[in-house]
Amino acid sequence: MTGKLITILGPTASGKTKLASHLAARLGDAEIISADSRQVYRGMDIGTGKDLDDYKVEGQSIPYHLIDICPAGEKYNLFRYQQDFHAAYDDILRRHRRPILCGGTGLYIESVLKGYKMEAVPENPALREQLKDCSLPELKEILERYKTLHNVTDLDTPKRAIRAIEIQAYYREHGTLERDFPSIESYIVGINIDRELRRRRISDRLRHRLEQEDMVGEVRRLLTRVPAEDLIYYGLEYKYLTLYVLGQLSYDEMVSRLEIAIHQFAKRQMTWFRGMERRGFKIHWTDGTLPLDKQVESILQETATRGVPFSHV
RNA sequence: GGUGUCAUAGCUCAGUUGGUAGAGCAAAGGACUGAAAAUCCUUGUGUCCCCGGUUCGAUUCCUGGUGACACCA
Repeated sequence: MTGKLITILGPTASGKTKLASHLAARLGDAEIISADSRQVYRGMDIGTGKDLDDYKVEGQSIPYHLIDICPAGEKYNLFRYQQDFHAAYDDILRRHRRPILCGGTGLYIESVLKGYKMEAVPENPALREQLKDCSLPELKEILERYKTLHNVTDLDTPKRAIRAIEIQAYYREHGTLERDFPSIESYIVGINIDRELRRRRISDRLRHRLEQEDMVGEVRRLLTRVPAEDLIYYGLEYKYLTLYVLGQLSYDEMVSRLEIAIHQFAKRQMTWFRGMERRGFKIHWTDGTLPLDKQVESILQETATRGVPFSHV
């Protein structure tokens, strides 16, 4: 079953959710599938910008998926996202409603649009035992020899390297894949925002989260049940606020370093989106400073003339 | 007011025993298939504060100026 969907992407603080839910409200029968690697966690709200009020448009509640689907501290990943996305996507189509994919995690978006081949690879205790004393460089070398299916990026810990080898070993052993998601045709809208404006929005939003929304309190609460190390790995807000709460950074240092880190993150997001274009995806950029209904209107027009609107199977 | 120290990349600073200069951070570009808000790679020309002097040659030495800081009145 290959349907068509609208995808909305953009860097952080570009107003993706608002645009998606206004579009959904106009369509009347649409549901949003989030593509955000951090909003999947329950209890991580302020730091991830999980503004659930954005899903309400003029009294209408837009259904959303893949937000708050697992506890903070758990390891969510690309493989799970693919599974979860398809469950939500199929479910929406089955109910004859229209899916809108919306988020800023480029890898997640690309993986489902392209239908990355990924299988449920079980743990391999024998292999793990065999590799457990290898150093990271050794593991990288082993992985290099295995590498067949796709590139493996810089692995920073032995644990990740072992898992990567485990996956490659599995693929080698089992040959062709039993499970394969289809690629999905999508009309992709990118929210374009001038770099300076984006930076200003990020800075203002950060200040607001700290001063008005008690983001520090949220991190303190999370620290009572999630190890600091794990929170730090979530990056950005959770990393820097944890370091601050632990006393490893002064408040001012935390704010300035976090602000820089978020700006760099937004830049990396844009790099990914440009990369997608280079890889053959057509992204229809919309001016993020225009009024929402204007943007919605032009998306509707564009998709209508292109015959895109969601031909369901 | 006097004396001293400093003045070099967007920021913090290093350096040139006189031959026009380089680190960290920032910034920009890029990569990315099982933690992706992660992880990693590439990119450094700037009136070396200003005027003058010495010198073949001054950002480097000297006079003066301006500014910052410190101490003394």
